[in-house]
Amino acid sequence: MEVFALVDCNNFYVSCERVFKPEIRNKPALVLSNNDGCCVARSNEVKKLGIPMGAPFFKIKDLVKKHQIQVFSSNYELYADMSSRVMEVLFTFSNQIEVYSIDEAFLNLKDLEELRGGDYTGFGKKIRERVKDWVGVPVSVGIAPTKTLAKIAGELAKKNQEYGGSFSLMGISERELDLILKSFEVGDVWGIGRQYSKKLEQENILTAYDFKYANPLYIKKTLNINGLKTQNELKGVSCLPLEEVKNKKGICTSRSFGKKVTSLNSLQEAVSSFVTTASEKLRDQDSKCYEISVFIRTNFFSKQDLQYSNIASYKFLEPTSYSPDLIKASRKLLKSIYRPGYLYQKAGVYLSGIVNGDEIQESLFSLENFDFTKERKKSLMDCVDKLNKRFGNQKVTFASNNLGSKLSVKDPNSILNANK
DNA sequence: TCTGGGGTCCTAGGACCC
DNA sequence: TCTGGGGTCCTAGGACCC
Repeated sequence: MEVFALVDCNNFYVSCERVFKPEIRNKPALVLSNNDGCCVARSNEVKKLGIPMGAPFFKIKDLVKKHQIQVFSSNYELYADMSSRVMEVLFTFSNQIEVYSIDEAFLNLKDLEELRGGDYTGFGKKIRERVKDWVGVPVSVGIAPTKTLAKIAGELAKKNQEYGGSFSLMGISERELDLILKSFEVGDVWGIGRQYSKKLEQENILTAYDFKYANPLYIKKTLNINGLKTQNELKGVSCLPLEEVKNKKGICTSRSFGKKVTSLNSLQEAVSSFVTTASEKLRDQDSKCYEISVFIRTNFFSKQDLQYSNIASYKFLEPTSYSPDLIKASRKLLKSIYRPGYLYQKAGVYLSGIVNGDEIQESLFSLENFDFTKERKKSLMDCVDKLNKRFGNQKVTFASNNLGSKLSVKDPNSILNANK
């Protein structure tokens, strides 16, 4: 039988902020998205006030003032750094780890010597304590024979304080498990979202238990093959293996602008810098891409503005990760979709057709085969990446990127104060 | 005034091939 | 009058996740 642990950081972004600001450890706090648009992380106190995930900041300002909630702009460099520290601690428990997201990881515990005795809950507590001691971030641990059940165990560990942050479904009877599944809403099961829940409710499938015993043919028809896998996982049959190495198959970098943008020039600066960031991510995983897409759009939420959105793509003959080539392509694409007279609110780039750097089919017609261009491009990018890693993001960059003008505004507190 | 930014996978349908 | 039967590949769209 398989044994999976899900380790999930509690209120991750808020917890990261709290590590360095002890004075807010017991105070309500939240973290905002880019441009301070909406709320992306909430402390338990904030959750209790009924502020939902994703709430637009301007809608909750009154609550923020009333309850003196501490508000932070997001600091993704900090969160990424804290995340890798947490993952390092997890590697001290098992070397088979799937880093599922910035604040979550699955561990395979099947072959661990120290679990022969079967004290899974105790093991989960040990993980929790070590992460708390070494990094300072609180986590919940759920342990079960499938990943889907481990997610449920993790939820229970988080919600029931008396469990001490760790809960195991290993070795419990079918009846006990079913009792738990009956109290779990179907929409809270991993892999079942809003649209599917709606459909399932019409068939009177309301809980994880209902879903577990529903007609598999219906499930397959309505939710496709993945729904069937989820159902089997609830039955204790592991269908979703641990995926240790995950290279991205698409890389997207996009932003909303703090103020509306109208000129092609400003858009071009923004898009160039997105390409720079995206191609760094690409080189970081030693990949190249065959295709680049650029998209722009106006503000969907604005009723009075004229609406426009468009996307254009370009395919390379040979895959590349060379920033100047990608920037050049992006400029052409942007030009082809840009229309004057609109107030642009967001733009982005998407790199796809991603392949490993070492399994590349070379084009018969490539001029680069005849000289040293390839090596020179590679060493130039290596050098740029190294400098940026050492001295900070985009210290060395491309002239097309926006150097002086800033398109975004920061510091949510200034917005709050401006309202007083 | 002010509404995030990433990703994954599956399926249906059309184009095209012999 | 009668108009095949396989395939593959690509794309768009829709669901999901954090």
